[in-house]
Amino acid sequence: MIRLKDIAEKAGVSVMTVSKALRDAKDISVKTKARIRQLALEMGYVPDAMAQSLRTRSTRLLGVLIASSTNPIFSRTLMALEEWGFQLGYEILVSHSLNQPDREETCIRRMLARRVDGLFVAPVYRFEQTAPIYEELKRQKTPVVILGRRAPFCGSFPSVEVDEIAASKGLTDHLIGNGHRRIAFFSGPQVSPSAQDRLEGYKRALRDADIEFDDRLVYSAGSTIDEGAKAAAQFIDEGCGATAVQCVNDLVAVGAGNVFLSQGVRVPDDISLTGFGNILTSEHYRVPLTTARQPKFRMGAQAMELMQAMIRHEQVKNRLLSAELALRQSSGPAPKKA
Amino acid sequence: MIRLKDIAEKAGVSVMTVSKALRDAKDISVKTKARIRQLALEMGYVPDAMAQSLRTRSTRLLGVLIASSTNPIFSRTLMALEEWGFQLGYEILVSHSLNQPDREETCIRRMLARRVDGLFVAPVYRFEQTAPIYEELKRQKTPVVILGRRAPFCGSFPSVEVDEIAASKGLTDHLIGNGHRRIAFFSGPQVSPSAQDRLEGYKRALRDADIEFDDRLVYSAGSTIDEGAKAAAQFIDEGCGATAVQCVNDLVAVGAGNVFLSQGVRVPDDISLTGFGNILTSEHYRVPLTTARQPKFRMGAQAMELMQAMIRHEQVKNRLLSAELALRQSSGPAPKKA
DNA sequence: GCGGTTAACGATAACGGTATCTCTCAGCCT
DNA sequence: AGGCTGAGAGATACCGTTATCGTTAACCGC
Repeated sequence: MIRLKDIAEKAGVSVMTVSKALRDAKDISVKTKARIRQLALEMGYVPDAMAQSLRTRSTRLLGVLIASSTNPIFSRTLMALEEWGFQLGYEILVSHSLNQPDREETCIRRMLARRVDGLFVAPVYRFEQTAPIYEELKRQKTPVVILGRRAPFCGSFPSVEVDEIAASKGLTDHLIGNGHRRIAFFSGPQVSPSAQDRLEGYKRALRDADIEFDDRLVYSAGSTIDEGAKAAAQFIDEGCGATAVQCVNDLVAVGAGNVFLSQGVRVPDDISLTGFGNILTSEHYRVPLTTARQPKFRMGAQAMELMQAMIRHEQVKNRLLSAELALRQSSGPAPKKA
Repeated sequence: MIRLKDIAEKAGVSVMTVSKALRDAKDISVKTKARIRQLALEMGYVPDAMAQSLRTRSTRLLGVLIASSTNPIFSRTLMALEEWGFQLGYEILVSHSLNQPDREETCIRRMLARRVDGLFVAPVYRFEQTAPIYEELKRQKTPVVILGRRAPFCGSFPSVEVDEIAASKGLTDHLIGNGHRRIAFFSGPQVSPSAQDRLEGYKRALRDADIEFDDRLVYSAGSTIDEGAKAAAQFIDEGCGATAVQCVNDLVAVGAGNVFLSQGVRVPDDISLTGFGNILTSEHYRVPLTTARQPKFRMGAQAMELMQAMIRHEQVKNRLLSAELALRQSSGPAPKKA
């Protein structure tokens, strides 16, 4: 591997001169710069980013910590972050927390050891009001941007969130507008503020429409296809008389839809079904799914903007993005009473 | 940020002693080690990975260069790589080539500047027999593992490939076994060896079944939903009499399926349809899609195995994984002749 | 009491760059 | 001629670690 020293020797100048020439410093003559650059090119010099970082105390490295890159929501956001980072000359270090708190902690610690210039975190949600690793992060000066909903333990960091209460309420409004009065909700993990927001949006829509909230219509699903399927089985079993099912996310809706269709429950003729997130699958699902679009790419862009501002030590404000609805065939008018 | 020096001062020992104590060197007494470790913990010492790398000439950083993390195939592989890397104490630097050769080059160069310990590359395919950046990589000693099909320009690197000829032939065999004789093929980019393999598998199956290959049945699609839709429109327009359509990948099949269904062409009653890759969407597509499973997770695991061997300077052999078929409802018996 | 071991720790110099200050002259003014 | 100026290059130290070798003192056997 070629070092500055090698170029310096060959050019008969000092290392410092080479360093400055390659970085286009203004106290090096145009002629010398040209000569040295030519030489560096010929010798195939590649500067050592590690050494540069060590001295300049800036790594141009950004950490991204997400639950899983197979989750379509995260993969879009990761893509956006990498894209903007690339433009700005940053590189991206990814880690997967797999939604495990201790793994998250390990990952964060490793990134701090790498001296990343900033850290994007999609937090692993916990019920606790505080989390030691986040306290530690706060003591550090490393800029942190929370991707998604903040929870108490990470409330003091800036974040980019989606107004999921509004979006979820929009979906419920849509169902109510279609004449549905008994609407079931397949809810997500208690621990996820985002899942709770979606439930909250649903409740608010009911309230606005003077429909009494009935907690027997709330089925605890989770966040996967399998969990959605289980909830649907229970739903059919109980025969609660709902004409619509609003799911906490698209995967749950897909799982539920599969069970409905296989049991001869027609969607949307017998049951209207909605998801949340608008993953690729929902558009092309057996019955294209009504859902809310997560502005994933915009989220990444906004997060990067926040990060840049933080790196420049500017004051930053949280961003709240709105999600629009994607009305598709899985939702329709409520069936006439039998 | 706490440095070794700070701990050394507080403990009244030399920096070297602290360094060795924390790394559990054998020429430091147990008592001293305990004392220093305790102190380091209290002070919240986090070693500087940059400085360590600089000195030890090992970064424990692995680069992953893929076209896009939103592509489900890549996101699974990335996940597998990160998972194994995590276990082995490596961190992952991701970049997106977006299938653009010059972007790929920039990304590779940046990773080399970071002195990654190894590089996983899903190449951007080109028709050229050589590519300067790959020549450069070869001159370097940095271990490189090719993810997926090798092309001439990257033929000298070890790789993990899927036997797509066999898998594709399997799909065609399946269609032939169902009585289809005129089978169309929606083909992918000429430049992609992998797409060409899939076409080749199709051809071989025809040959084995003594069906003459008819290039009027090969429609140039591409690799996206939109391109699949366009090909399907043309296919219907031409009325070539095929009873099955084998697509180069799942997205193309989804696009084609959408057009078929919207034009009243029933799947599989009128036309059998197959994809390739088994992305999440295909299982839950309007008509669940017959396809070939890409062993994405295994691919990541195998790639990491290769990488480890290369880092240890062992001789490595390419890995060839087989893909199994996922037979679903989009394919069925050929319709009786009208 | 002396050479020889060995356990425990330290001094020094890297690793490959860059920040910062200093030095050297040519060119110009007075 | 002497002094000043500034362009262009170099000297030095440092970023935070670790490789390598050296030092010290205790202990051992004879």
